[in-house]
Amino acid sequence: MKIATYNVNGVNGRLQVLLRWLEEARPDIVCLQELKAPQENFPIAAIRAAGYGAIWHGQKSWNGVAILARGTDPQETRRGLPGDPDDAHSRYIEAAVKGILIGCLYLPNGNPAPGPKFEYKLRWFERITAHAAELLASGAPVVLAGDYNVMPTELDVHKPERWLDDALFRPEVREAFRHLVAQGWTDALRELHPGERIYTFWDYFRNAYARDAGLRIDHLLLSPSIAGRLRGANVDRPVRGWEKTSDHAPTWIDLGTSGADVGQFRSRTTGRSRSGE
DNA sequence: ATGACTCACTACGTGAGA
Repeated sequence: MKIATYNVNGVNGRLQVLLRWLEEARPDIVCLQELKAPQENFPIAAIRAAGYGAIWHGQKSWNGVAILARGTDPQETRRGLPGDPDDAHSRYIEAAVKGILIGCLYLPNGNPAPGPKFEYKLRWFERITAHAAELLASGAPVVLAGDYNVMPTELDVHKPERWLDDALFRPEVREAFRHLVAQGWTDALRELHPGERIYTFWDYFRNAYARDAGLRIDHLLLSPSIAGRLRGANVDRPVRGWEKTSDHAPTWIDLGTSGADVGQFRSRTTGRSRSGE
């Protein structure tokens, strides 16, 4: 079971890239962010033709999130993050898919910091943390996947010293991410690749992808009830090199059928897990 | 310190992204 998160940076402008990646990587579940499309302009026909059911929450020009499921329709459980009825941004959608509760999130960027946008980011972090605690308390198998707009540690950023005052790396934001994870979540990529430099985003500027001047800001957090099924996790880096591509690359995990047979499954799935690169 | 790039929009500049 392959679950991916992908900030597409415009789902219509990026449709050919998205469809090619879906066909090559064949993820079972996909969380998309930055649709940059109003509700009625989501390319549902093309996504259905590719074999995926979908739910989405659009918004004109900015934001927008979606959950795709291969061969089935996600069963929506929530649209919008609780805690602020005045928040009009489309940044959270949640669904039950294939026995897993999937939260798809697009956390605010927060720049410039300090300022109202940074305050909004910190408040949004408090709200997702409160909601995440409720999800954990339910005991359900949960994956919280998306663009968190946070580099959790210095290992997750090409030149940490240049990002110290940035809203993606300021101490308050890293602390907020630590606080969230400390509830009991597993940062899947870091769990399987401790100490390794892994990026999920490369700026369009300054030839950043060719120089590998990236950031790790797209994350998949696993609840304890599903963390034992983690078999693989990685980034489909080559997608970032395609024509007309997003500045993010698809980031994914591979889950086994249960947590009881780790060794048996790891040896069987490793090759398949890496075939998408 | 700045800008480089890319997107969408009552567009031929602007705001936002990270």
